Amino acid sequence: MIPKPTNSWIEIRDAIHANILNKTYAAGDKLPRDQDLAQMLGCARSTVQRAMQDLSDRGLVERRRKGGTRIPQDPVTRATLEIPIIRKEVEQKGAVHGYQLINAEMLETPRNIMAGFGLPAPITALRVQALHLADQQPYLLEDRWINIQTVPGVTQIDFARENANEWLLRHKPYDKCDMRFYAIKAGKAEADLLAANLGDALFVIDRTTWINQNPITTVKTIAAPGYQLKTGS
Amino acid sequence: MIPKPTNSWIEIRDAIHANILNKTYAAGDKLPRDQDLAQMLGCARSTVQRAMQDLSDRGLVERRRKGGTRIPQDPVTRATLEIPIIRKEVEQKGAVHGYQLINAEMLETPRNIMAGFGLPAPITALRVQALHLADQQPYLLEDRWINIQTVPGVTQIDFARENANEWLLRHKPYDKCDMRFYAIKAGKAEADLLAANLGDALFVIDRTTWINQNPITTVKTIAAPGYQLKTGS
DNA sequence: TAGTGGTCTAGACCACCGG
DNA sequence: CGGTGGTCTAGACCACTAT
Repeated sequence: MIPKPTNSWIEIRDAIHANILNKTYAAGDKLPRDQDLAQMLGCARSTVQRAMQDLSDRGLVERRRKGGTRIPQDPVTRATLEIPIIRKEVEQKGAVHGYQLINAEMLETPRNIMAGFGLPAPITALRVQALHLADQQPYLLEDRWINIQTVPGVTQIDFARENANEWLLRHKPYDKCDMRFYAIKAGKAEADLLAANLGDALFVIDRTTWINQNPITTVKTIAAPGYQLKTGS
Repeated sequence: MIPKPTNSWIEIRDAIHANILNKTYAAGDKLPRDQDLAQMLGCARSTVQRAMQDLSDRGLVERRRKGGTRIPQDPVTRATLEIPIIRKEVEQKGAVHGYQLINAEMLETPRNIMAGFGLPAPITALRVQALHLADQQPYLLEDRWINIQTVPGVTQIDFARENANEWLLRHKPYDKCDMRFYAIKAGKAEADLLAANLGDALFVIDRTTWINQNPITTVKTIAAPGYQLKTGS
């Protein structure tokens, strides 16, 4: 009688992972079929499948029907970023969140916004500029364009009182989100609003969200000097 | 809801997702038990489980034993970044990758590197500084510290010929990786090496990798002006 | 076309945790 | 304690794709 070890998919995953780390399975190698691995490890095939799903999600193995499971030649580092509501981010640092509306008006979308939205011609959209504070200090500058065709009710909202970041996330869920990260030099406007010096290097996040292929909003968030974005794992 | 003819977990997931998007299930709401959902949708419980696993991974629902499945009050945006080998990144842009070693020497770790490695006292480590090129133009500046206790063989490598980024990823797999992203002003050294102007805003990625709790390497990569990091989804 | 991973099912038991 | 999600199993069929 074979002693039955506890076979959780995590143990199976770690066993396979260990064999990758110690080069038993090296880059380019093909692993045994799931069925054979299951027999070797004394578990069901679906347990191997569950373990492989995790390894595959992390980019540690590549799986193909008929092609089998292989160790990729060039490992890709995958990092998951969790970007909370700005108020929560501030509060998590133990600070008090504040919010100031700078400007809100209807405007024709300039070319770069049209491009982000994937529009062929300009439309009239709601532009909302606002400042987020942490303990009274400038924290994040938000320059947002909202598509009033996708979010018709938005024109009734008083963004002097309601935080646009939060209102949209709560009332307008999205099913697609593009993000990009880069650095800019602080111009006069950013320097004034963020209490930074002219020419300071600022961290920027551009984000565009969509629902059913329709653009909802595109926002450029410029962080005050010293801001760092970190991975959760 | 009438039982559907084909029940893939993706359809089940999308059905539930649709109910979240159209507010049938709103923030704070509790969803039916998996078993009930399975009966309502005419599939097995494990199919609902698979769908929920995906929704949970994306942060669209929160699941707790006994507590049931709920829609989180404050949605968190999750983004997955895929960071390939630098050479591949350059080649994917259709450019030719180049590499130049700037400096490699054994040094005592300064305080900030000790902190990144979680070391109480300084150690002697290998510092490698190198420049990556795209079509002969400066692309990325790499300032790396390698723990020679974790990677003993590394002292034999000629990093004038071997690219440190690639050599480590190929020969020293890791099981933990911390990353942070921020912006800096180009000093004289960075400006010279990256063909940037003094004071330009530069995008920086700090990365530290570990194996079995032992630090392998910590690297600061400074990108040339104009660099943007984008999400895959 | 045949081999391999992906999925679905039904049932059972376990682990966590709210009441 | 009991209810709920998490997992494991065994078997079947499907979908993709390498050969």
